[in-house]
Amino acid sequence: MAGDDEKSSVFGDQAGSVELLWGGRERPSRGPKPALSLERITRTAIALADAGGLGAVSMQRVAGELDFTKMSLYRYVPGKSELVALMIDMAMGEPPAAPSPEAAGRPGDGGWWRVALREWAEALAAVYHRHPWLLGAAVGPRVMGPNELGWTERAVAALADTGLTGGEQLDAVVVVNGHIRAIAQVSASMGLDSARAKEPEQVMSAALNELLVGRTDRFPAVSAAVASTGADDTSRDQAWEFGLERILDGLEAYISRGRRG
Amino acid sequence: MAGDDEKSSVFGDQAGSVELLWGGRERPSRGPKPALSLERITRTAIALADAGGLGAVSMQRVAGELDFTKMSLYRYVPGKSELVALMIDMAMGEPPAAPSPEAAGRPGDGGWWRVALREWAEALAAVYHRHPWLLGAAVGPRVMGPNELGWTERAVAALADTGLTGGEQLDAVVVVNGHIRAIAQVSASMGLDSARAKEPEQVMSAALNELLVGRTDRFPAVSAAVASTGADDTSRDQAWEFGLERILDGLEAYISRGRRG
DNA sequence: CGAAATAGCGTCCATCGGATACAGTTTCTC
DNA sequence: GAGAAACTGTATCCGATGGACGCTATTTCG
Repeated sequence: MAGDDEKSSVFGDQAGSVELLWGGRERPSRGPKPALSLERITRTAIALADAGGLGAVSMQRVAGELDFTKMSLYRYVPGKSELVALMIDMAMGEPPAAPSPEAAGRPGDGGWWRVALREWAEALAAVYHRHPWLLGAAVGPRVMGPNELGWTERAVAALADTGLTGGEQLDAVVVVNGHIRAIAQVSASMGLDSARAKEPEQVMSAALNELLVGRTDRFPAVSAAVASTGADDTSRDQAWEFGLERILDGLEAYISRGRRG
Repeated sequence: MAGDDEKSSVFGDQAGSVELLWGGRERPSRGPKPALSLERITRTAIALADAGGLGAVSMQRVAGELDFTKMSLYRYVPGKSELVALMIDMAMGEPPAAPSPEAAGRPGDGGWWRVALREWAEALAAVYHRHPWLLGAAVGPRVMGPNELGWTERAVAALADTGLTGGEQLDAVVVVNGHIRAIAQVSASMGLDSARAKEPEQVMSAALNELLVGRTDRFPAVSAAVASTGADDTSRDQAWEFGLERILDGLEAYISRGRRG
């Protein structure tokens, strides 16, 4: 029968990733000592990805960077997808510590959970800013690593005492996470263009403007919106702040009204 | 000087995509008539991607599907990235028509913009459901195609009369779009696993459960949340509905309070 | 002291995106 | 009409990629 592993699992193709990410494989006793380590390989791959994107990560280059041959890496990693999974989890790193319970802020700020979730979101955005390739690496069917699950744990923990259902807590984390990724997506589109690292807002407007010139009749609403932003000063991270505030407002309203409706 | 094209542009590497997506290149008069067409090539590539993901799209396979050689495609498309750009825009398709102004719903539903934005979101989610590879294709620096900009136009138009700033309108669209993509991301992780297409919520819980077994002490909040959802019935698209409602609530509150705060 | 298990390497392969050069076809100009 | 010019499709070639396989050297256990 198919899938006759030790125990049946929902992780069909990704058993290797699960083992690498979660199983601390003990060193076998016999045989030569390994000269490399998963950690060193992964760290090198991350450095390559940070410098040149995910496309710059190949087995050859990683091995070359370590002064080893390509095939030697396969003694440590079953394949490239598993290496990418390790890269993702290592690049995520440890989630930030939860803020102290006294950091509840002024009444009307929404309580401790809102402060905690905002700090969490900012830290996660910083991770995406440090490793833009994470956006492209984390698509498709994946298995969560310990660090990634640790991030989720922190966010869910922030919402544990809000009265939200367990499912609602998870759903809320998905929303906030989605916003972080969406903004990081837009921001990442800019940095690679050139050295003139303008604000994301401005570059997006510039790109839109160039497309819209002579086509304002076809896209009147976007044209009007872009034209109006061109005038006043668009403060940094405006989209980030606006979206996060709207999401947190929506959550706060739902929480404070006792989850009805 | 660098970038000495006809006119300076913010689209450095993607001039080819811009021309293909936006410029209707007229057929040259001399020479044999092309046997293929951009439209046919793109449609074939989309079919391959729908069937086997973005990885199943190679020049060879697209050409083979059309009974042509690989290199003949390069008479129509400068490179693969441009083909992917065309695929994205064609797969997006035309945005849905805006709902009639009478569809404002009952007072308290938030007005016409909320209905329009919800319909827009549902249509966009359907697109991602039809073409899951869009999630992976639309990462990194990209140039918007006409259809994609058309979708944005519709969403911004829905918010045009809300009193929101132009920038706020664009930011709001980013938030909703981010949520759609986040949910599609989770949903896409499921379908490929096997034929047993459970609800996304359940599969996510199953995957989490398998990781959490024996580790509930390390991830107490997630464990508790998952355990509580395992009991009661998780209705379909719960995460989708929850997140969208929270976002729209947040927008509505901001709009109805006159954009203060 | 073998025997077993492991680590790194060399070789080979299919496939990928793409450059280049070339033969056949259509149309414009003289 | 007769080039010449422009264009289409193709054949060949290249470097790079992920990965399979087998070999040799090393370490440890019986």
